[in-house]
Amino acid sequence: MTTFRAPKGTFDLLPPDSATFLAVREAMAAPARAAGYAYVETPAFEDTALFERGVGESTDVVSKEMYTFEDKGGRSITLRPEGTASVLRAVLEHNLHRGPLPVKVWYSGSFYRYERPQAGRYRHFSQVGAEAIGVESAALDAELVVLAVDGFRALGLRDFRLLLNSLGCRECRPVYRAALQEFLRGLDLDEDTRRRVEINPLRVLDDKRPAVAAQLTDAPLAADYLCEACKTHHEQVRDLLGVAGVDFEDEPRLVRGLDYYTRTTFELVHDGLGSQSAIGGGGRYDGLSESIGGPALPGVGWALGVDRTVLALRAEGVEPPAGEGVRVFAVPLGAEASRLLFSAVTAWRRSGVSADLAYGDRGLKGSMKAADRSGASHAVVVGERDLEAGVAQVKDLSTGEQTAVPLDDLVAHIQELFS
RNA sequence: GUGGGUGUAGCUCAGUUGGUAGAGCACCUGGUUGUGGUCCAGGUGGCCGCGGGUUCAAGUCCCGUCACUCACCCCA
Repeated sequence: MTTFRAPKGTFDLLPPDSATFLAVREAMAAPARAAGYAYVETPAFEDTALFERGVGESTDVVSKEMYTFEDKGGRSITLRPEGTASVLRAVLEHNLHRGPLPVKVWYSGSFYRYERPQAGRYRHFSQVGAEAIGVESAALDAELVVLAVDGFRALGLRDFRLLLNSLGCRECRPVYRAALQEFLRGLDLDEDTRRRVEINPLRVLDDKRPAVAAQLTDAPLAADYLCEACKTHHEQVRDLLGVAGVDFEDEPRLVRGLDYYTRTTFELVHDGLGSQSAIGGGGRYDGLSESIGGPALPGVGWALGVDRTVLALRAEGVEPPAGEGVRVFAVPLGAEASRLLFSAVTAWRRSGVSADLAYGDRGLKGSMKAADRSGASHAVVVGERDLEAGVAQVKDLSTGEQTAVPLDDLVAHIQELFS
């Protein structure tokens, strides 16, 4: 115990759970990698204005959840609350969009939002994301959704649902927005919500408070206002998901909290997580490039929550991948044996056989206990008597069988055992 | 930012009507002078979240505060 603790809303990732975390992150990225998405990494902080303009000033993320500070050069800096704006900024900055399109990239890292902590919601959290930029094809929307679903399936996750909606484009969205606003102004709402009706009416649709939700049953829906182009695009996405064998639920009230979404929006929700049920989400953002000062450039992408996925796996009782452990455990008795086994352990490690050894003067009994707990299948014991006889004792820890192996053959003997 | 719940050993938790702390697990040591898992014995480890108040006496009662946690809001 020290006087310091991890800051509010953060957590330490410790063994053995940390092994699950690594495996989950890997499994979520694997389908995208296999689909031609290349790795990108962007800074953990950006110019504050990038998020204000990209994510949108009316969003909760920007208006109250950002870690913003001034650096020593007087610049306003913000710890990234999401990944898409950064990735698109990097693509534009380095002109990747002038190369072959679409630009398909994936990323993985930490994100930061100042929120009240809750089950599955942290101030520091981890996401894996993927983006396809530069082509306005429904096949990309569908491809990304399939990749996300496949990642979760590969982990053994079952109790999740895919919610799908289309929010329209710059042509049809304003018409819908006006109609929705008109409707919402006639409702009995609290002051905060009335303000939201004026600046971000779509968000109100998402309100889960019973008093509000009850009044929304007859609200106009985006689907009824889509222009022909959006309607066609949405139908194509739905069709391709069917082709790929991915089930989805049409959710006409699905609205996401980031302003840049157009057309396709989706969310992957898990029912065993409590209130913070989204394990992934994303959509198309055809206007984002222009809003951060770039050319007209379509894009679509998603982000999956690593921490929440770990929780979801636990909720389903899916056996998490076990920690690696080590295959051989060396037990030296005395200084000379320590020298000898240090050398042997190094050789095994260099040849790809994972190995650990007993440190300090623990005594044989304690060292064997450590060998047992290491998960190794074999222990190698060398003491005074063995040195005199020129052998090492190689013990199979599952059977208890022990054989003497000449010291000259020890390194090779173990290497062959695990080749 | 708003509300509810909970703070006692590394972990999970007991602690009677107030009398200044316990169990199980884990860890270390020994039983076995050179052999793990099972068993047995012993041991390390607590400002009872923190501060104040009531009292001869507070883990226990009162007030405050902080932390954790769940929910609202929002999202991964």
